[in-house]
Formats: sequence, structure tokens, C-alpha cells
Amino acid sequence: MFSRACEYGIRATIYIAGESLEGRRVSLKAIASEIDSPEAFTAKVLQLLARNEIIESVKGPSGGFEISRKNMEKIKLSRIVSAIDGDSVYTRCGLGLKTCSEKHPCPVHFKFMDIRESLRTMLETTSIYELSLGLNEGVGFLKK
Amino acid sequence: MFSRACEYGIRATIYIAGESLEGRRVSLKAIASEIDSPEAFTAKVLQLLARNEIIESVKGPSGGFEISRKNMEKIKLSRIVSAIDGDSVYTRCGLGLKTCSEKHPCPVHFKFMDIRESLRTMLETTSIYELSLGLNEGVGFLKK
DNA sequence: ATTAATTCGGACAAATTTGTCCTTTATTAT
DNA sequence: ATAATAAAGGACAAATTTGTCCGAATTAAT
Repeated sequence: MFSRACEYGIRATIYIAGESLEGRRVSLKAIASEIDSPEAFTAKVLQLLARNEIIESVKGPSGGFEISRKNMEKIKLSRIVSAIDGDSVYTRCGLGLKTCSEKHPCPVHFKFMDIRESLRTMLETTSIYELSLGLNEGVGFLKK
Repeated sequence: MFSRACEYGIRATIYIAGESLEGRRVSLKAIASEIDSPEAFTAKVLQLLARNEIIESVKGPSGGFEISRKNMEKIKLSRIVSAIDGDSVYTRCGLGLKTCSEKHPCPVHFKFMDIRESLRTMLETTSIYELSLGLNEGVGFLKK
């Protein structure tokens, strides 16, 4: 569904949000450890998210990553997915046809339409804030 | 969603089915041309499908690939997907967690559940036959 | 000012996926 | 039997994704 990079990105963002809600800024090291991802690779993903203004990064001692309450409410899952994987999840034909459309559908076009559409809706309406809520109450997990 | 190999595999199988319905066995060359895929790579995918008894292959002059009417009705999309991509589409956690489950859910688990489930249902109920029907009437397309 | 902590960014490396080429094997037709 | 045709299969190559390493830049604390 999503690339590894994207999975890490979503997990990292949710974790950062959870900590930000408690007033804590978190380091790369802590993030990679908490979401169980390779540190250096995760750094790249975080850079990308920061450049896309999904999270904020602060250099230097006591630096790290954070996300404002306002942003975690405003930013939806779809923003992260687009930033990392592009829009292929939404637009790519199920069978990989370049020109697939209502007017020129591949054989599975109408079968996939509803599923793709509900995925899109879900991604576009689910906020980071919402996803971070369960975390501190131990309802949702980001690793084993 | 699916790998390239899987996309080619589905397109190829649907094409073969469409031709088999008209009593024609088709060559690798014809398949690759008709579904607009790289020939040698498509050959590998077809081998895999044949080994999984999704299609039948015949060597020698006037050989090629075909699929019986009975099989195209019996075989569902899910068989092709499993054969080529494995079952990750069904089982892999949306965020890539090894241990995600109802009891130990990732933050998007319940958001994804319905979508994943309807995808599974769709794949498990859609037959090759069904998908090949539109083809010869020009309703569905396998390339531009 | 110096040092230490931390992200940034570039270059590289490994793994996986995608794709090609060529020889072998099976089958048909002559 | 022989030749021609087509898939099978192995080895290799290219592209992409995933992952690592290390020095540079920035910032905070002393």
C-alpha cells in the first residue's frame, strides 16, 4: 500500500504528535527507537516531512522534532502520503494503465473505484491529532 | 497497490481469457504486444502463472497460452495476486507493524480495516471470466 | 569563545524489483 | 528424422528503494 519510507513517516509523525501533546520535543534517536525504524533512513524521511512543513525541526542541543497542536489537527494523513509517496495511491490505475478513466476503463476500473475512493476519503479526513490520541492511553501502538 | 509484475499478470490473464473465449491460443509476443508490457519480463510472469495453474502453457509451434472456460470462471483475482505478490495486500499492517492486530492495533488499524476487507472481498469474488467479458465488446481496455 | 548536541545533506552501499539476453527443451509440421 | 517454432529457465543488467556513513551547519550551555 505505502512505501516503507511512508510507513516510517506516518509512524514518526504520530509519535511526535503524541509527545508534543505532552510538551516534549523528541530527538531522531528517540523517534527511531520508539517506532522501531532505522535511524539514518528515518532521518531522511523526517527531513522530507520538515521541508513539507508537516513537522518542525530544531537543530542543536535540546533540539529535535515537534508539531504544533494546530498543525496536528489541520494536517491529514493524505498530506504525509502525498509528501512521501506522491499521489499514485489516488491516481494510479489498478492495473497500471496510463490512460485508464471512466471513459476508457481497464477491466477492474469500476471494481476498484469505490475502494480507492473510500481510501482517499479516509486519508483526507483523518488528522494526525486524532491518531495520536490513543497513544498515551495505551490504546494504539507504534511498535511491538 | 500491486507490483508491476502483478499488474502485468492480471492484464495478461484477462487478455488470454478473452482470446480463449474465442477459441484462440495466444503467444507471448501477442500478449506482450496487446497488454503493452516488456516481453521477456512478461514471460517470467506467465511462467509463474502457469506453474500456479492459473493459465496453461503449450510449447512448440502453434503453442502459447490459454485458459479453460472452467478455470476462468473458477479462478478469482485473488489467486493471481497471491501467486505474484503473496498475501501482503491482505495481511500487512497499514503502517508496517509486525504485530498489528485487533488486540494490539496500530493507530490506523480500525481506519484501514473496512477498506482492506472490501478489497479482499472484491478480489476474492471477481473472476477472470467476468473481467474478460467486456474486452471483446470494446467495453474494457488493457492498454491505451 | 569553546564544546557538545543535534539536525542537514551528500555520497555511498545493499537489497529488491524490473527488465534483458541467450541457451535449452518440448512440440509440431514437413 | 529434421527443421522450425514457441515456451522454460538461468544468468546477467538496470533501476528503484531502502539503508548507512560521515562531515557540515546550527544552536544551546558552559
